[in-house]
Amino acid sequence: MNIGAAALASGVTAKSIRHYESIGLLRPAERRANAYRDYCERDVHELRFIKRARRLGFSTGEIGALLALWRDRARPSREVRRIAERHVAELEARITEMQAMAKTLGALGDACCGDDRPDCPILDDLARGSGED
Amino acid sequence: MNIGAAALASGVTAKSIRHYESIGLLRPAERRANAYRDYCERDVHELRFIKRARRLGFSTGEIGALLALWRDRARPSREVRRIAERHVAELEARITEMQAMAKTLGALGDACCGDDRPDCPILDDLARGSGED
DNA sequence: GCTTGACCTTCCCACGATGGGAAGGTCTAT
DNA sequence: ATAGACCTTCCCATCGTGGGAAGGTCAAGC
Repeated sequence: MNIGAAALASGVTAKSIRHYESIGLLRPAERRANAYRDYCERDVHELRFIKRARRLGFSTGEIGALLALWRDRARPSREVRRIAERHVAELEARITEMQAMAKTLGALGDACCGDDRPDCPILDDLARGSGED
Repeated sequence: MNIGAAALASGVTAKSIRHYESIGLLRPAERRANAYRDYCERDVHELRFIKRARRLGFSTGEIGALLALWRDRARPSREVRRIAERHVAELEARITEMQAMAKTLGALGDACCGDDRPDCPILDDLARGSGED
């Protein structure tokens, strides 16, 4: 299977497949006589694993750890769970932060008439700098 | 005021101040005879504006638009509001997405015993690829 | 004077993940 | 044989920030 076919089958672009190989997330693919990369079903499976994990917001570093655990048939599930829990904690922290941003901006937007005049609570607030270090 | 003092006063690093100037977010600073950048209170004020807007998650592109509106004493507040509302919508979309990630991972983590055995619903789910294109 | 240390300058490189595109080789169907 | 679709490697761009090199400048103390 050429890289294009593997890309199609996995939903990961050929560009990204090469990238994952270059950063060591994937074992270097087999090469054919013409130097083309050659993939099998198992590779496609790993690519789908990566794609799904990326969509859940795991970094490639985290995915590397997850893949290593996945390949190791003797791993304790505790490790996997720990990685996932840490990731959830990070996600929740970022969600909280973004909710605070959205809330602040929402309130400022509500206070802003949105008319033709230059008065604007949003800019006033930014200019006042009410959230210093 | 040297760049270091402006950095201290605004909370923006000297590195970032130069960067903002290089991308056109700030007007090029006045230079003294020794080529050192020279800042005034007004510059510090703009830097604080930028810092606060960055903390609210605006991109430098968006901040450029906000700054232009801020400098323009005749701007309609409608413009500002539009930018802010679009940004809030983006934030909310990303929040929703991240909440879905966290929920999925939380459920998988709950189903995972976290013991010494290799059975792990998290990896099983990733490997199954239950969320294809 | 001269040295030291803190400051400033520009320039390049790095991160994270991805995409664009150039320049060149290979396959396949007509 | 030639076209077109594929493959290869390599470099560059994004976005915001930081690290660090190499070099110029200022202030204080000897």
